[in-house]
Amino acid sequence: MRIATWNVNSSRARAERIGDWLDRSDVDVLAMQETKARDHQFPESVFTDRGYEVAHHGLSQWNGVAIASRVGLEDVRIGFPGQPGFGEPEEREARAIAATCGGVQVWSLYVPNGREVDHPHYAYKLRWLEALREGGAARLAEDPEAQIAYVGDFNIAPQDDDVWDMAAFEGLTHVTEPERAAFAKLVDAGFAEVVREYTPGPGVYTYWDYKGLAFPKRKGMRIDFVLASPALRARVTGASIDREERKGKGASDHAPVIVALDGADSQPVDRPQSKK
DNA sequence: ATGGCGTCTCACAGACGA
Repeated sequence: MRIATWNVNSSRARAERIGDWLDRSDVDVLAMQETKARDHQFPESVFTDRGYEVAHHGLSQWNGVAIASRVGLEDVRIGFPGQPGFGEPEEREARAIAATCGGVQVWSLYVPNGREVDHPHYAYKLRWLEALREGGAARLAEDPEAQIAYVGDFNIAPQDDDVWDMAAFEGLTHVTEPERAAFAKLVDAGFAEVVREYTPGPGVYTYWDYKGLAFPKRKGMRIDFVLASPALRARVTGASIDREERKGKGASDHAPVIVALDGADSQPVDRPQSKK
C-alpha cells in the first residue's frame, strides 16, 4: 500500500494535473490540502473515474482538505476533537479530515500558516498543533496498536536544513522555536516522521515559492510530512518526494510526498543535483 | 526595490499564501 500527501493549491485549477498524477503514481490513498473549494465545487469525478472513493471538506475558497482512496474509505471525520477556530467570533476552518483506508486512519491536515510571529494567526497555529497532539496522545493511550497517519502540510520546517537559507527566515514563521517545539511534541507523543530517513537532506524540499524562480534555484522548504503511530511506522518501508510534479506550467507550489508500506515500491528520491 | 507568482472572489483589487 502506498499513501501520498499533496498540497494541491486548488483542486479545480489542478484537476487535470491531479488526475494525471494519480495515473502516473498509482498510489492507493491520496490526502490533499488547499483544495480551495466548497464541497459542491470539488472535482469528484477526477477520483471516481479512476476507481477511488473520495471525501472532501471545504467551507469557502480558503483551505479545504480531502482524502481519495481505492482501498476503502470508512469512518470519515470532519475536524478533530478540540480543534480550535480562528477569527472573531472563532470559526473552525476546513483544515482536517480523516478516513480509515485499508485499516489505516489517515488524517489530511492543513496546519495554519501563522502569517507573522506577532499575528493572532501564529498563536492559533500553536493552539491548533497542541490540540492535535492532545487528541493523538489520548488515542494512543486508548489503543497503542492503532494505525494512524497524520499527513499533510504542517507549515513548519523542523530543522535548519529544511530551508535553503536560515538567514532568509530570520524573524519569520515556520522556523521559530515554538513551532518546532510543537512539532517535536507531536513526534514525542508517538507520531514519528517517516519520510526524512528515506529522503535525507540537505537540499531536499517539498515546497518552492512560485516567485523568483525559487524551484530552479533550489530554494525550497521541507514542510510536508507523514507522521505515523508506532504500529504504522513498523510497516513503512520507503518514502519519496515527487519533485518532478513541481515542474512545468500549472504545477502546485508543493510536491507530492509518498510513503510505501509493507515493501511496496516507492518513487525515486529527491536529491540535490549539486552540492557546494 | 514590499517587487516577485498563483488562485480565489458579490473580480478588474485585495486577501492569502510561506
